[in-house]
Amino acid sequence: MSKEIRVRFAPSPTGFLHIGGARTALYNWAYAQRLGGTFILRIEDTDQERSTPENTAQIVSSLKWLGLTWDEGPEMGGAFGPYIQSERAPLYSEVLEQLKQTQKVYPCFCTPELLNEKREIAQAEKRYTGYDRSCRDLSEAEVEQLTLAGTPHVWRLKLPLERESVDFEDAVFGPISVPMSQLDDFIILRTDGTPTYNYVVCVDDVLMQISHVIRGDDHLSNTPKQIMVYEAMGAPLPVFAHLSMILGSDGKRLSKRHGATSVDTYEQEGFLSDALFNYLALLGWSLDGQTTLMSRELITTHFSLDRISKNPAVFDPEKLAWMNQVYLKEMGAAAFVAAWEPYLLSDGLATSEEIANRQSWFESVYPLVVERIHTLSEVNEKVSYLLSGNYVELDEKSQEKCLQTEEGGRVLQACLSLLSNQELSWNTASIESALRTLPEQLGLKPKVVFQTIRVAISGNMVSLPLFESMELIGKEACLARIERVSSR
RNA sequence: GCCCCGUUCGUCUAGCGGUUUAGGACACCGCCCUCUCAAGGCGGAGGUCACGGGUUCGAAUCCCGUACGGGGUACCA
Repeated sequence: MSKEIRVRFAPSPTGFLHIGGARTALYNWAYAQRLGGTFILRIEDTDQERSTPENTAQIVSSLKWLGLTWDEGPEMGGAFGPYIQSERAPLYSEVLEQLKQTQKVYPCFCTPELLNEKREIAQAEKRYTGYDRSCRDLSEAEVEQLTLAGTPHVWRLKLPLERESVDFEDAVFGPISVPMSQLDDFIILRTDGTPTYNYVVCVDDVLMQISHVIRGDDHLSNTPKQIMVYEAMGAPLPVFAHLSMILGSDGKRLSKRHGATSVDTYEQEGFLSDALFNYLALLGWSLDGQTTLMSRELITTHFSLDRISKNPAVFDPEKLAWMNQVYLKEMGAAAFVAAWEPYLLSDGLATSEEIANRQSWFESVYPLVVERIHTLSEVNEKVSYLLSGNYVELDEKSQEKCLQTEEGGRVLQACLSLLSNQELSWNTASIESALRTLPEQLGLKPKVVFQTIRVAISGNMVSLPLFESMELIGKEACLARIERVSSR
């Protein structure tokens, strides 16, 4: 009988969804998909200072954009709610009561000042700096007296002293062993009555019956402590799988100075969900060491914890950009125009109505531009000259080099008379065959001829393919553009 | 300080003792194509598998140590 697979992603809503968090969520999601398990979203908002509902909404929206949908979570609910930590306080107290009854915890009346003092001494003497358990053996009478006197106190977990070490098998890192001498009776309830992280995360995972804890490796070192909580609760251990960090190009933790770190920024910059998904899946996991382009389908049918890498991975924006272009080239014209539309609107290059009315025109831009861009946000600057009517802004350097020359003038004149021909049907093939006669006619190299026309049409020495551009711009506008520059 | 973890081309990785002259992808270089830029095709360079010891007939692969990096060691999460 295989146990039910239940995994969770538990972000703190202290900011947008980070690339690292997205990958953690993705691995959890993929694992659940693969095994037909349940994926749970839990919001860890116990840090009331920095947590905001706006951030939660933002994280939710980024997860959805990436296609990482959950089966249980805030709003939608589920059988193990609530799914927002700040609403779970009664559960933490309930579990604590049980731990008190089973004598797994004890109150500690040491002041923070005293604790600090002891720690400093231990440090100076190079001894273990953990709590010395001085309150562990207080008699019932002493406890009662201190409590009645209203002495502030915390609650600590009573670790089994007879034990030698805490051992567990991490699904990614393999066997991990930490000597018991390195663990202390850590605090699970603060003086102010709030529970600590290492305690609540366990309570949540136990009560939500999480079978696999897949999370960042910054939690690896705390896992032994958490195992102590599981054991105190008499709960079975989940499988732990820790994921190493994602780093910036300098080998330091990925941060703002490495560029965009939040999923929502990538969305805005015009990365495709499928591309980011593919890239993130590959950042620390591999199918076979050969395959780099993988559909969600492929990933979810093959994802496994044992192929996750232990090494921290450097995030490479260039590879992501390459991958995004691959996906752009695969998406097709109609999907492209739909994805491009928001950018057209925000730059005021077109209205929704124009796009709808000239759908096929916009779609025919797709094959021209797609192999020259890596993100959707780069499209407009490449195509704006196609949408500027009779006028085109001229790049100074291009103008100087291609238009303000003796050859340039001749090319433009010849071109103008050729294109003015009423017989010429205005399409790429006809325009091309007509203009192809020019180099020989003028005794100039093709490159010189076409670069001149290109600058007249597009305003720049670099543009989308010339003849296709001319067809899309239209005869009238093209003639107007050439006339304008040749009459200078 | 102490504890835990990691270390294969610049980067992501394959590799689980012999099939490896260490494979693939991005980036890089060259050639072809070509109206520019791209895209594409073909080819190339790039790794003494962090270092030092072992174990073994044989090690990137197993063991020990060192160095470097990361994490933990909080009444942070």
